[in-house]
Amino acid sequence: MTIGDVAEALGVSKTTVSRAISGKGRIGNATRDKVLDFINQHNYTPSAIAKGLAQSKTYNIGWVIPGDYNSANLPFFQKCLMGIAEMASPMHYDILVLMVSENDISHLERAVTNHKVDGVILGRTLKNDLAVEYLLNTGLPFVAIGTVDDGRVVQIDNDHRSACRELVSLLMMKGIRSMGLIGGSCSHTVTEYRLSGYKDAFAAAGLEPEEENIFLDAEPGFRIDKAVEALLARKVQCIVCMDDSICVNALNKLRRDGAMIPDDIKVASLFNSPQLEAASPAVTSLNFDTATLGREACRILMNYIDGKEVNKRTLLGYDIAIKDSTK
Amino acid sequence: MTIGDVAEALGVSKTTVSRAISGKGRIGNATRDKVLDFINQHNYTPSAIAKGLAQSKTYNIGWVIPGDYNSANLPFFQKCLMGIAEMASPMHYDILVLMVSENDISHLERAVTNHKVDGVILGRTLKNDLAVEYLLNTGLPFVAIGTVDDGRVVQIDNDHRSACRELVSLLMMKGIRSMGLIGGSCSHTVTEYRLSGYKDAFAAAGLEPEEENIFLDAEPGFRIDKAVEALLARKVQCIVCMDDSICVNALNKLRRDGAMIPDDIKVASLFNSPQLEAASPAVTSLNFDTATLGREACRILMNYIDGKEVNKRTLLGYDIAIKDSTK
DNA sequence: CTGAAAGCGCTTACAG
DNA sequence: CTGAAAGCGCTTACAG
Repeated sequence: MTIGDVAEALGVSKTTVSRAISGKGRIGNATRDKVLDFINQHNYTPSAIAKGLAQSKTYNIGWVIPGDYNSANLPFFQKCLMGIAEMASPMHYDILVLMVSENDISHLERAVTNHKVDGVILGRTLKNDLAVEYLLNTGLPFVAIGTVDDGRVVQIDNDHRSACRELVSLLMMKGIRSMGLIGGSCSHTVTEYRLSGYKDAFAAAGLEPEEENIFLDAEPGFRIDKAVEALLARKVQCIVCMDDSICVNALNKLRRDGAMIPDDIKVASLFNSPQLEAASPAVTSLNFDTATLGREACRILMNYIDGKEVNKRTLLGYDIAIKDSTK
Repeated sequence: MTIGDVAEALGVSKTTVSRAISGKGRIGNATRDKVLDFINQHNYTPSAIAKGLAQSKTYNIGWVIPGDYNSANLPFFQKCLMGIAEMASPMHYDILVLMVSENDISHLERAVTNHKVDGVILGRTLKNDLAVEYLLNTGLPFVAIGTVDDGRVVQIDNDHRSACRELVSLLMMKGIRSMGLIGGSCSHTVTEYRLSGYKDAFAAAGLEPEEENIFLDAEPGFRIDKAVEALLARKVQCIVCMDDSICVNALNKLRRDGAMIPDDIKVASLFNSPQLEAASPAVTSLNFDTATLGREACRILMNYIDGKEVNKRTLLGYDIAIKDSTK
């Protein structure tokens, strides 16, 4: 059934039917109700695609995430997506998943050039981000989840730097001085901000972090194991992991090596996850409300698409959950 | 730039440009090359949405997953999605994520009635599945990942029943007789098949499983903890968990209770995940190739959409990884 | 308050 | 081998 069928059945014009549905333009109450009743009874729903063509809109937003299994599988992206969906659905937007890698954004490019999305949300940001660069060129509305050192990009992030500084400072107040840090890829901007926060805390205490205690680009598996071994050998009092995935990895390794937490060594994570809470002992970590992050990112994008003025930069909070792993 | 601009610039008709791009219809080689060269140089890309309207197609497929965080976050869905994307991309299809719950499929309904998808892949199947019922009524092509007791639905699944039977039989050959089983929601069809496999193994050994050792509908957290406690009290030799999420939960609980694996009690999982492999000790589990499952589901859907004949039922294999947790 | 008509950017019989 | 024209199912100035 098309809008034409409805118009014909009711003896009105397509224009009128369109107005009744969209609520735009002047239309008599009686006429509107007649149309609305009819389409409800015959449960007619307009074709989003035809509507899209007429309005040059798609009612889709692109959700860009890393396409490698280790990253895509992070709870972070799932939870973020749920927040986005929660915001997008009532606005009648759907979500197109676009998987990219650090050096291949063809999937994103195709969706954009084929006019399949009205806007894009970037799930994370990189140091030299092809996606950011590309989207900036197209002029398509997009918001980056993460921090980008470019005033032109609309971005939203949790305040990772302050959060890390605060957690590390807290650990220091417990008397911890030698603190290992295991972090992810240096090409991710968040890695940089977390590292800065860690250093900020040392600076605030008038101390200098030891470079030998810092392990970055620590991929899951072998490299994390090596980092843990090294830190164990250096007899650090605590290991701080940049995210939950690294932390789970480190916990497994510590367990295999027979290190007892928190007696032999303490552990903390700069990102939360249900798993870390359920671990035994539960792991001290920074907590971020990822669903809200997604929701807000989406809200901003919707406004952006609608041509409203949006804040270039939004910074969301955090809190710290002290658990037994740092007792 | 539109197809009209290209036509004008080249002094040919829109028809000709369309044919050069689509490869359909007769067209001279010289003309085709001229058009193709031009659009490459000016990197013109046709609007998928206009194309869609003309062809009554969207080049989108719907990917239906549970919308609650615990389920959506399962590595299974992520990996499946990666397989789907791998197959869909080269066919120029994009993926629309549709989150539903057991009693609310409105998101799916909207995408379908608004004509935003050409077909749908169901990420899992339930006992009385609203989505299956709904899609059957619409007549839209869809394939269910999972097992549905309805000859009309195109479905694909791993052979969970045989796999479970084989793993349990293997454990029995190691002399294990008292075997706990902790499983997920009874509304999921896979729970039923796994249970059947477990019972098959007992039957094959001429034994009867003890009902007191079977805990179903064990949600993460409290209920799994309770099940583990009960099984510990019953002094079973082994706990079999229906999936990786349950297993991680159970491992945490066992650890908290000071039970040593495999000496005090053995543990096995009916679904694999990297975490279970990295655990210490590594956990014996059934291994399924989830990416292939997604890829094949997508391949079938593409054929279905194209009007080709497709198998109603596809059954994929599995293998068994014996690790230290059952030594 | 309502409608005829043009337009969104493609595809595809049909005719030549 | 190529093109004019109708059509996909909507929206939206413009006119009344």
